[in-house]
Amino acid sequence: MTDNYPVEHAVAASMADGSANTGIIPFGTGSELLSRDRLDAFTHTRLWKNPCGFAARFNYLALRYNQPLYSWVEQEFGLSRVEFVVIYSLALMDGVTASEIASSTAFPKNTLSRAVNRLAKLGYIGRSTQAMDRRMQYLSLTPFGQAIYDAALPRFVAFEQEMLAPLSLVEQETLNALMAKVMLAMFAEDTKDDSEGDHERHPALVKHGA
Amino acid sequence: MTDNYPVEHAVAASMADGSANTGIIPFGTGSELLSRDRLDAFTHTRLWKNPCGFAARFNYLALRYNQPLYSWVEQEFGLSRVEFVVIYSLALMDGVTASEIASSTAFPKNTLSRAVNRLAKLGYIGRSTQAMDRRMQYLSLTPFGQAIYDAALPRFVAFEQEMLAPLSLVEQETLNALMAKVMLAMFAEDTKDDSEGDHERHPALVKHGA
DNA sequence: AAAAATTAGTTCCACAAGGAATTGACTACC
DNA sequence: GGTAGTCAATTCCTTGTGGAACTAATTTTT
Repeated sequence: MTDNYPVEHAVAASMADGSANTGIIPFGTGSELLSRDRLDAFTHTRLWKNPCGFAARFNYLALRYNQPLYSWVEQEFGLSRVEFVVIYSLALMDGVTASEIASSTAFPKNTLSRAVNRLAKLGYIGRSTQAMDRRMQYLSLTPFGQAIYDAALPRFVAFEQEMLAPLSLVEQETLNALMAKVMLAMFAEDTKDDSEGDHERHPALVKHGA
Repeated sequence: MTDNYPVEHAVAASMADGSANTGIIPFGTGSELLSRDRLDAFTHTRLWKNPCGFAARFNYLALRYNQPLYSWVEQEFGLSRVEFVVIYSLALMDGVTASEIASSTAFPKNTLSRAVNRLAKLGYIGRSTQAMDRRMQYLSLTPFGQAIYDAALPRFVAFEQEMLAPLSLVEQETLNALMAKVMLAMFAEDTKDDSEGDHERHPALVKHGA
């Protein structure tokens, strides 16, 4: 299924000699490879001939999903990615605080502080502190903020569906279930690690690394 | 399977009234929700009660994979993410050029230029131009660069396997196949769009957005 | 064959990101 | 019940990012 790509194999074969150290590259002797082909060949190698191919692939998926959507948000609403993430988060769960969004999404909290300030100044969100703990401020969407979410959401949903369209509904469910299985194991790992936690970074992150 | 999470439901239920506009949040009346529970509840909502849940989930996976690994690379080798991506790319396919990496990975080309310059200065990569087209410089790993890759790769592979460990081999294959199906459709879309291309951004990107 | 357009890489510059220290509010300890 | 430790949010400041303009090499157009 992934082998309908003769160009890349030719390239790989043509580089199987010791050209790496000499700096002499066996390209260009003939111009049989256009630059577009070279690019495709490299992308193909990155995604399919990669010892961490799985990681490369879902990175690629995430990139291909986010990049167009967030650049559209930027143009359409003048909001940065973090800023829109705040709006989106509040639409999902009203009353969440800045540091909760920070911890959950791994944006640094000062970045979030700026985003929250700007959104509040623009009138898209409101803050409210409560007597019980006056440190944290519960955020909520104003009607203006809600309107932005309402205007943006359809495109996000449509794009996701467009991406998943090549899969049948059963396949989509399978994909979701498998990803869920991976993620639930991650969560289990997280809570297990808490008993011996040392680091002081994002609670939702790190854990495995260093 | 995803419903063993009573806290989140309680939260959602307690916010089903019109508190968004008033700014009054129904928390804090009792302290039954610890902040950790709130965070987990929000993360849970983000991932499972999200109209773009699939996107949210693979974004989360990508984040959870990249963040620890690249911060380890930073500490261990003093290389930024882009810089390591260059090394990794050359290990995968020697002789690739800076702009090919840029197009394929969606890093801006000036960022890549800087990364390449630094790596060359550090002696990790070599450049070579060819008479045929003296604009582009073919990059290749030096033994030092290769050594870094060799030192880093096992951790990347191990971490990927650790992540996939909760799945059986068959499940891993299924997951890969489904993701492959999605991505191949993307590629097909890309080449199809070329016949009417207008935009001038990364050729491997955009397309769907704006 | 000269002029216009395209492409690889670099440089410039304004701005945003994020680490680290700070303030204000709360909690735990002894 | 006072002091040390923690936590949410902000501010400071350095660095890196990435858009845009630029140079040099090559291709295409007419």
